[in-house]
Amino acid sequence: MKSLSPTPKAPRKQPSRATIREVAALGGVALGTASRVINKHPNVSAENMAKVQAAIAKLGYKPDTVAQSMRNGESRTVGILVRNITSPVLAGFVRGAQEVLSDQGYTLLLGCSEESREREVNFIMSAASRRIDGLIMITSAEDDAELLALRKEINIPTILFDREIPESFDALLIAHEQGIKQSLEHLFSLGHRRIAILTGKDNVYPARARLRGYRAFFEAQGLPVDERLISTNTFTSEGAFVETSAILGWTQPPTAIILGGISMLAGSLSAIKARGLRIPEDISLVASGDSDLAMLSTPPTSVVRWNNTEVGRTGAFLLLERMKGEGSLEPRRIIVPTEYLARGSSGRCPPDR
Amino acid sequence: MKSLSPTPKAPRKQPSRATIREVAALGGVALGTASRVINKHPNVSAENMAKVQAAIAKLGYKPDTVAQSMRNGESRTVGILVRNITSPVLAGFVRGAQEVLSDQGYTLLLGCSEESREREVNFIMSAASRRIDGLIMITSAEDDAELLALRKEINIPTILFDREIPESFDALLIAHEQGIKQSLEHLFSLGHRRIAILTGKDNVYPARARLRGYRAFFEAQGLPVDERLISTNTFTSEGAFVETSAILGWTQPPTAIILGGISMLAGSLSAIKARGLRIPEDISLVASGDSDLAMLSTPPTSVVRWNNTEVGRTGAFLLLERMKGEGSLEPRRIIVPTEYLARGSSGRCPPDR
DNA sequence: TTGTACGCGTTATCAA
DNA sequence: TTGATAACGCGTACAA
Repeated sequence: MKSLSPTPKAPRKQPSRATIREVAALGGVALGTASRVINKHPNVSAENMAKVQAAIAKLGYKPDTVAQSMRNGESRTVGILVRNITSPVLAGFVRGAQEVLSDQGYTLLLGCSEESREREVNFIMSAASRRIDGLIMITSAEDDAELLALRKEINIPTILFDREIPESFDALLIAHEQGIKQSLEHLFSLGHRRIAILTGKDNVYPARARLRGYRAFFEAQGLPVDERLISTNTFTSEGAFVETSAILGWTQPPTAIILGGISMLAGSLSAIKARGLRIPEDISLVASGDSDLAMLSTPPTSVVRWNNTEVGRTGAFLLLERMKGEGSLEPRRIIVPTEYLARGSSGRCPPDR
Repeated sequence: MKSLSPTPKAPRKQPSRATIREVAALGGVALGTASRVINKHPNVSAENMAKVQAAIAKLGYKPDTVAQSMRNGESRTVGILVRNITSPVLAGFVRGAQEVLSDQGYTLLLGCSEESREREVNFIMSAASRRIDGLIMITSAEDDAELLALRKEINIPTILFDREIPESFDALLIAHEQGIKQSLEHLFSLGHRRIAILTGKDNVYPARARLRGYRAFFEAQGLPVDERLISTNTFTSEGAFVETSAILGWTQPPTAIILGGISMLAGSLSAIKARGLRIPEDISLVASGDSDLAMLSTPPTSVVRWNNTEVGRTGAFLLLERMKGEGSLEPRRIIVPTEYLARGSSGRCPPDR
């Protein structure tokens, strides 16, 4: 009996969701009527409305987003491209954006560039071919011609986060310049004058803004800037370790360090620890972006901070406006203010230095 | 002259990507031929192949993933559902998964449940209606009937991360039971006997596994378990603050605390700090999951750890196999070993306690 | 080897 | 108010 093969090679596909056609058939109405009920068009008789709704309930019908995209050109999907989802700051940003966008019925397509242009380009292309309705991104560079050309080509509403590409995109920018000024004011008031700043390459806004703030502050004080105290090599934790180690090895090191990058604190703290120095007695420290580590380090680390999740939400709202075609056609530039929070890591400058 | 209106209400849509039809037309071949070239079917003459490729290059043609999904049923998209992208552990996991999946041409649809069942259900439904090819998820509960029914209904290859729903899904589990044993062995060797464990509700695997490990260890030692030392109220940082504060207020508090949740360290450290206690002199501490904070706290915090990014990669590979229909049909259960790393936060138990 | 035609699930248009 | 039908872009079976 075993060769009867009672299962005639069942296609073993998923039970294929119900289609609008089946709904119409079960409801005994035409396709178009079912569609009208689903999309809440006004001109449907109460009777047919009820029949269709019953059929929908019975079949568990859910519209197929893919087919809707096919028809409308929209996908109710938004791409979000970040450097590294592992950074609490970026994760908080994604979280905020996700929160408001999902409440509006959008789903997020996530891309992590890990600093790779290739990954960035790939993500944007595959997102575009999935017909995303909007894009939020933190590019690894602002001067990448290929990326810009690509963006022009796909022509999708886009919000830049902490990046500025003039005359081109809406941008949501953290007031890093202000943050640096706030940090410097406090450090100056504590007597510090030799203050190093560690940040990344100036082909992105955050580095530029911080440098601008740094130079402007010294200029306002009528003091020359010691260029050796400015490092624009890295935003990473590993980089911060290297840079901090190097600086601390100088014969006359700075008395304070400002970290101009959201992932740098761990590396810098490690370097200071490795050298056996005390904070703030031997060196004062200010970080960019608040974190558990900053709050709970010993001593707690002074920070320039802002609300990441809130920024993510704001970015999402900006994008929603753009997608609806609301608001001015001009690219907008929203600046998010920073708060400087003095904690134990910024102390009085030792008198002998 | 102003009423001439030279712009006749331009549709102002995106420049509408080139279609395969345009490629065929420009190449002077039929639609099918263009398709065959694109999909590398063998039977195409060299001449036509060249013509089509030229046309593709000239038009910058890229296949429309939505239309492909429509046709194939596949979307080359994978859903990933986590509780909170802000947790470094979960973010690391997402990062690893994203890395291998994007290398395989898949794009990630990200959902954050924030512990809300509604968000979970919404995400799974909208992802399904986007025809995701696979799903990786960390559900907020394992005993949620609605979620299970939904999963059955959509019937998509699924990998559970750190969750186990017997007879149902592939699961990738961290060996928390082992981790707790490793922690207890070390604490015992330091003389601790009154050891509290703080973890979440036991309707998810990590809590259950940790409790199992805890009880098994005491049983193996022939010691009774003091039930008061077991708390299964929360996985969160805020919760850890509350629980730790409560415990430390006891007349005879435990001499060590094991944190059974990846986000709990910050809250617990805050509570200990707020009480003015020293680690490890007054209380020893072991955390779950490594982090910058654990490494750089003072003293550094002992942890049970594992490689999040690697786990994410493994999950992605498991899913890829499932999506290809490879491997056994049985649900698989992969256990990822943990490592116990003793750092300064676990010290010798004071003799008078 | 190449070309044609169909259908995937929707929505919108048009005629009834 | 309702029903039939075209179209979105693609891949493929089938015919040539």
